[in-house]
Amino acid sequence: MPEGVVDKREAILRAAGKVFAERGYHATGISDIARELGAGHGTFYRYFKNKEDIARSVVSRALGRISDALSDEDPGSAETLSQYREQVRRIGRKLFELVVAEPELGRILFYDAIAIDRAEPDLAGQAMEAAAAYTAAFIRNGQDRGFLRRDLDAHVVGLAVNGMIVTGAVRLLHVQDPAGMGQPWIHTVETLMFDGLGSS
Amino acid sequence: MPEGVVDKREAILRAAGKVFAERGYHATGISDIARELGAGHGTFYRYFKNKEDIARSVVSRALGRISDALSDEDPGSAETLSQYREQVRRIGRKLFELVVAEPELGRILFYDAIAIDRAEPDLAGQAMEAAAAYTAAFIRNGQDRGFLRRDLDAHVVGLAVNGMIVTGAVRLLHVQDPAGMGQPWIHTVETLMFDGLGSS
Amino acid sequence: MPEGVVDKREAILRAAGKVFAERGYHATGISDIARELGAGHGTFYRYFKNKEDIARSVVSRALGRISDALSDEDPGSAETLSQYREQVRRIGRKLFELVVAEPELGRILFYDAIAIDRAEPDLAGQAMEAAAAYTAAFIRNGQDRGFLRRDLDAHVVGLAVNGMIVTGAVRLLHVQDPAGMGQPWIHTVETLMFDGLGSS
Amino acid sequence: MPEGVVDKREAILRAAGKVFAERGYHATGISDIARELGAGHGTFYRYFKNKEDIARSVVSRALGRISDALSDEDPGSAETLSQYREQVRRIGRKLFELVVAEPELGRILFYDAIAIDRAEPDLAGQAMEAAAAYTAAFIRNGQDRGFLRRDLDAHVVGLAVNGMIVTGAVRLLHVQDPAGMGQPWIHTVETLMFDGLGSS
DNA sequence: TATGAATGAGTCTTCATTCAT
DNA sequence: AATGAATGAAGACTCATTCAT
Repeated sequence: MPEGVVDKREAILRAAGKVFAERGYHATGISDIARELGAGHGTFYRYFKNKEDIARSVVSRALGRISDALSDEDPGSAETLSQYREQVRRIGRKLFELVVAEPELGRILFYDAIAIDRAEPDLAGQAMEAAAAYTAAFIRNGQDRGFLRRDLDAHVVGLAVNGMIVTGAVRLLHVQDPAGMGQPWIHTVETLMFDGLGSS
Repeated sequence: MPEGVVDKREAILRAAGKVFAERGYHATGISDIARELGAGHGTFYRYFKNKEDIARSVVSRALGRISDALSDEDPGSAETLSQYREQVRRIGRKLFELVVAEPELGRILFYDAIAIDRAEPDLAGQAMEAAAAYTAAFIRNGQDRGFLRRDLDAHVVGLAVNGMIVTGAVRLLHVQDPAGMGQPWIHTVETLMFDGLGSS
Repeated sequence: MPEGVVDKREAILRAAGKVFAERGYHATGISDIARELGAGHGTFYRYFKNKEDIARSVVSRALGRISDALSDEDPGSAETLSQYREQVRRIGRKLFELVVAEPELGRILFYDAIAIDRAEPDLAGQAMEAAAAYTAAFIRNGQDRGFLRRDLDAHVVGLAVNGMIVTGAVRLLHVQDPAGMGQPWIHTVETLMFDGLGSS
Repeated sequence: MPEGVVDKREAILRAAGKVFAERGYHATGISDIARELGAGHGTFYRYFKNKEDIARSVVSRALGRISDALSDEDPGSAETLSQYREQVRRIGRKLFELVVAEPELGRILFYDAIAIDRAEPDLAGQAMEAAAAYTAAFIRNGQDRGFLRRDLDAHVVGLAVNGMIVTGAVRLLHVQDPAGMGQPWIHTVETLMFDGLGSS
């Protein structure tokens, strides 16, 4: 694929992501994206099949951003409980910073991905599964190494933990002071994961 | 408000909820709801301002169903940690059974509520806040009575815990055997809340 | 079907026929028909599936007009050659008068019917076949009764004779003095059919 | 005009004719022709003004093919009725073989020529006139030489005869066994022209 | 009160044409 | 001369909403 084509596709996805995040998938017209990009709207159809194709590509791109941000984190690297705790904190901070820096990502993944046609393939559902599998790999590593309890299904734990994270990310999009939200939130998740709520 | 009017409103909301859950908010036409209800579509406009008004009412009604299911659970009733654990399990089972029995509720709250026009008031966000406040009340009760740790913000804990629950409910809508999902899921949430993942 | 619905369909077909005849199928926009009818263009889609559906219905209606004009002519009624000659003249005059009175019919059948989507069912081709079969029935009657030669395939004769008639009708749409064209044209077709071109 | 330019024009017309015949004028995109030709679609606009110009040129080229096929037939050559009969049969066979060999020609002339924008100059109508004038010249020759009846307008006869021929050619495009259609068809036209339908 | 025919604003999508390279 | 990326006018079609009955 020639360089120019990739650039144009990228530019379209960036513009589309911005507008989808602002107005939402259904409220966004092709012409809105065209205006944002400063191009004729016929141009989109040279790079994408239709509006839904653009939207799905925007979501995929956003998922890629998340995935890139965590590419350094190897699910099998932690050897002790405290190493894993540290890893959880680090991942939490990375995700947190990513969403604070680009709230668009959150809006695209948590709002628009769900609003795109409820047909297969279910982009949001698939992404949630993939994310759970990733998190589960960490849990399974801990179970294999003996520092995490074995009586829980790693995949279910993965889903539950991700559920907390996603909820935090969504909340981030609505609070007055997103940056100040990070510390308490990460601390809460970490405490729930490793200590539980019981006193002392 | 006369009795008949309430009945008709209810009937419309029931029909609309069914169709929204099946097809999604944007893919649903007023005429689809009319067909489901067996009434002319002009009728809706005697009871609701517009399509969005119907959708918001459907979501509110669904929230009411959840709230009703938990009306017996008093956030201030648990006096000990083990009483609260038992209460958490009970609430978990209730929610679980509700969504298994009426998957519509899940689809309306987790998919359609988000797809409704991204304008204020943000129905989904408000609902999440309300739910978090409710859960936080339980946490605060435990903190006040001394059986839950005090170093966490009760509201943040409420959000995190609800995040796990919502994720489970969403997953329920997609698995082959929803009924079999309950036990492991509730157990996982309970363990995370009270014991943490550490081994022994 | 209620009376009003039939009327509206009819009114749409009349308006559409007029505009199609004037501008041609492809050059005609739904909005042109709407303007002609004095109705909103959304209205069409309550009565017809799409633009092609309207056009096919317009053509069918035009075919019906032709067929109605000839409904009195029984292919089996002529008992002698001279009776058949008279019948041919009479049919010629009827068709001639119909197209002179409503040139729209000609334009719709000979231009628009062909321009509508080249997909099956091939409206124009089917109509030509049906017309040939009708004419062939007259020929066959003459062959059976012995006053027409038997060495020609009646269906082929039907097609050839209709070919002459259609060509005349098309020409009618373009000449300065359509009414004056009738006599020589009918005479020519009659002569070719019954006498041949040879002198004396 | 340089040689190369003529070649390229020819190549474009050949490709365009092929695609128009396959899909029809309106369903054919400039890019379809470009793909068929294996050239960029911007190229067309160096040789033709626009899509309609290409189409009109394609039709003219097709008319030229017909005209070439009959270039040997001199309207004034027949000196007797039987010579003219023989000439009619020969012309019939030539046209027949041409359309069987290149059905494209038929589709272009009988379908596409009509579908091109209904603006002046009316290509199809003009062609029909020219063809009628050509046929009429044969008739007039016979009338002048005394072997054809004089009470018919030669031009009208020309149109009528051509109408039969065109109808046969159109039919050729649709039948299962085009080659087998020739003999009966030519025989029918010949019989109608010279003998009439009357028995014995 | 209930209906559903009518409406037309709004939207996606196509494709002939242009023009910088 | 040849190309094909870019463009935007044009057009078909949908559907929430209105209102006369």
